[in-house]
Amino acid sequence: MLINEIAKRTGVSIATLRYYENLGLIRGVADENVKTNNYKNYDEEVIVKVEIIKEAKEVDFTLAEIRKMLEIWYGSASRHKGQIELFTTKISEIDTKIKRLKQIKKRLENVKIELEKGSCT
Amino acid sequence: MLINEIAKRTGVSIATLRYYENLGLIRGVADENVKTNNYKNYDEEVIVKVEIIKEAKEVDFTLAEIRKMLEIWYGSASRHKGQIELFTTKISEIDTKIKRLKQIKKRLENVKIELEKGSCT
DNA sequence: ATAAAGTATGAAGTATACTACACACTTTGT
DNA sequence: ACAAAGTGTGTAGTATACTTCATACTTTAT
Repeated sequence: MLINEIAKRTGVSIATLRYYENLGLIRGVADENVKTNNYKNYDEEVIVKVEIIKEAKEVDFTLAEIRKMLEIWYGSASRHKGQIELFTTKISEIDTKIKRLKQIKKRLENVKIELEKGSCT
Repeated sequence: MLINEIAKRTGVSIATLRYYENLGLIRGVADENVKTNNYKNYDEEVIVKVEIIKEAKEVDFTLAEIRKMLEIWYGSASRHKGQIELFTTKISEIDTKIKRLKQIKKRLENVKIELEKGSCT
């Protein structure tokens, strides 16, 4: 499929998709048989990748980090020890983040309660 | 205390503290009695604020959002309905974020397991 | 006394993640 | 046939959050 379909199905703008492609997060290939243009074709896998990117971004992985992860996910590359370490690190970072979020949530809930009390006077 | 003490006690650089001050997140005041200089004095509260900023940043509040929250926390300002809504919104955003983090964590754990399998061949 | 270290301010530079624009070419609809 | 819409490439601009630099004055240590 062409880039606009990826954009429509993922909700990510064409400009952003091209930006991701430049960074190496996704890749489309121009059909060798078609010589009239150099339009790139993206396959279903790209949709999945973009969804992963969206998810990972929401929890604040940088695009550089996401790129690394996707390379491991989809790479035919060899499995290195460093890759396992990357994932181990990321998993514990996520645990820390969840803890902090819960802390902040409590804080916010307390302030909210105070605000609600205040608005009843 | 002077800015360098805030920096030392919070681990946030002087440059960043000044940046926060420009954005209105913290504030120091020049002592009226001292006319030889315009050094600003920061009190204990600033330490707490900086710690809150650090915590909130870790869970990806923008400085603009953090500023709003600090204003409500420490503001003598009136309690508006909008403030309660801000906190309600933020709390549900945090819940969403926690859910996503758990999703991603599972994903990463699965990939890690696969990597570990691979490294045993 | 004087050099080193600290402080204030303003402006410019960096990194990340986009967004917008210009230009050229291709495909599609009527 | 031809205008509208889509595609590729490259460059520039925007926003956020800093960091660095330059300048000038103040305090502190020796």
